Amino acid sequence: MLENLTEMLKGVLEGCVLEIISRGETYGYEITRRLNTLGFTDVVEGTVYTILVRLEKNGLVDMEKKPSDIGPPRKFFVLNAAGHEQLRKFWEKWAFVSSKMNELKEKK
Amino acid sequence: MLENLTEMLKGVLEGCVLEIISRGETYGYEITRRLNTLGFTDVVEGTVYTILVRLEKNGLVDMEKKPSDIGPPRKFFVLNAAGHEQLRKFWEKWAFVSSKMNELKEKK
DNA sequence: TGATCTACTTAGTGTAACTATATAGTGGTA
DNA sequence: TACCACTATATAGTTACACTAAGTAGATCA
Repeated sequence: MLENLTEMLKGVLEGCVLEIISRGETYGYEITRRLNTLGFTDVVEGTVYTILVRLEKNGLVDMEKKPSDIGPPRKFFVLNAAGHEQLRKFWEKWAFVSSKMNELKEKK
Repeated sequence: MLENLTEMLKGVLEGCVLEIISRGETYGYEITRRLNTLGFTDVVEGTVYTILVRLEKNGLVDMEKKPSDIGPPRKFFVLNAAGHEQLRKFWEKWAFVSSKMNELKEKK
């Protein structure tokens, strides 16, 4: 349908992952499926895993490995305090950029 | 006020520049000032010039150099047909991403 | 045995905004 | 005259992030 969204997702996809994790503990494969369902159909596991590695390295999430009945063990993630703060800032930035973009668009 | 917006502006700032040029011929320095006025206060000339070079290289704008009374000559840009089509696609992408982001945000 | 779905890993690539610095015209002022 | 501020453009190098591509591995089923 739409062409490549890659550039427009920069700085946005990480925020989506933070938001999804904030709803309750989840893991990479499931996050990818949720993003696909949301409409970001081209996002693949590899992309999400690199984001998760970054989030963990930056101390925004806590991880716990748990076995699965239907496949390999899963790495479950939850947001910690720093992660919640980062998510709050993300939505603040989004609101700002979003409002400015719409202002630009409408002011014909 | 807000922290660094760099990543969130990727894929967005170029669209803003296209939109501003579409309103009538203008040049880099003025585009920068308009972006600053719009709220993107940290955007500097260098950033805009690299975008303009890219737009011209990609055949989306036409350029004409004109003298100025109050300083060095200016390079005025206008959108050509390809530029208008690119701008249309940009707003289409923006509408898509924007709607999905708000969907994610609201679905608490 | 092979295929499919689930699940994670990671080295390398491409792109776009940004940093920093340079050049240069015009006008004002000390 | 020298210096500054404002206007105006140019560009080499850096950083950050999404993406590509290829791999490993557990579970289920034909």
